[in-house]
Amino acid sequence: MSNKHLKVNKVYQLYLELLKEYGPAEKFWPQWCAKEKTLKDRELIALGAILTQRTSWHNAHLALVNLKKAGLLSLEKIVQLSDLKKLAALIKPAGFFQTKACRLFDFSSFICQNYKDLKNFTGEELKIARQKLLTISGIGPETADTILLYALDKPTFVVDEYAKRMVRERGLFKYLNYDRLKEFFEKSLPKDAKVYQDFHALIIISQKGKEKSMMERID
DNA sequence: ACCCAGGTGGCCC
DNA sequence: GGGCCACATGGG
Repeated sequence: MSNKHLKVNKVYQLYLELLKEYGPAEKFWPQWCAKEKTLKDRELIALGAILTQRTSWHNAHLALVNLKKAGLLSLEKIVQLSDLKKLAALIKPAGFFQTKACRLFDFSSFICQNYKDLKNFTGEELKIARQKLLTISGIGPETADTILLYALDKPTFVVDEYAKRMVRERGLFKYLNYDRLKEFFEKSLPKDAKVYQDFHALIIISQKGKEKSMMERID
C-alpha cells in the first residue's frame, strides 16, 4: 500500500527530523530494531519488555544477563520451572522481582501452551494477538504493544511516558490517555513496524541522550 | 538520604 | 473513570 496519501503532519515531520538528526535507531538499539531477528532474539525482547517495566534498562539488562547465564532466556525453559524462587532470584536486579517472576512465567505459559512458540503466535492477526496479550496478568497496553512491535515486528505504536511528555510539551494532541494517543500516532504515520520502532526509540534517545539509551546486545 | 527508571492491577470513591 | 498504592533494585 502506498503511503503517498498520508498528509504531511507535525508528527510525521518530527519523525523525519529525528531520523535525520540521530540516524536509524538500530544504531542505538541493535537487537531490538534489527531487521532480521532470530527466534531467540524475539524471546529475549519479549521477556525484556516485562523486565523493564518501571525499571531502568540497565537493571533489566542485568536480569537478562543472569537469565542468559542460567540458560533460562527461553520461554520453554521458564515454563518447565517447578517453582519460581530461582527465577525470582535471577531477575532481582530488575526490581519487583517476585511480581515479575510470575509475569514471565504467565506470559511464557500462555505462549507455549497455546502456540508452542512465539513464531506461531506471530501468525495471529494483530488485533486478536493484542487482545489476548492483554488478558495475561501483568501485561498492560504498553507491554503488549512493546512485545508486538519489537518481538513480533507488528505495526502497533508503543505509547510510553516519553511519548506522552513529547506530545504534552509540543502541544501535538490534547488527549493523553493511552488508546487515544496510540490512535493519534498511528493515523499520523505510515503503518510500518520499522517506522514505529525507529520513532519510538528516537523519541527516547532524543530526550534521554544517546548514551543512556544504548541497549547492548546479549548473545 | 533522597529520587527516579520505557507499568500494572487492585482498591477506593 | 480518575487518584492513590504496592511492588523493589541499582545508580545518581
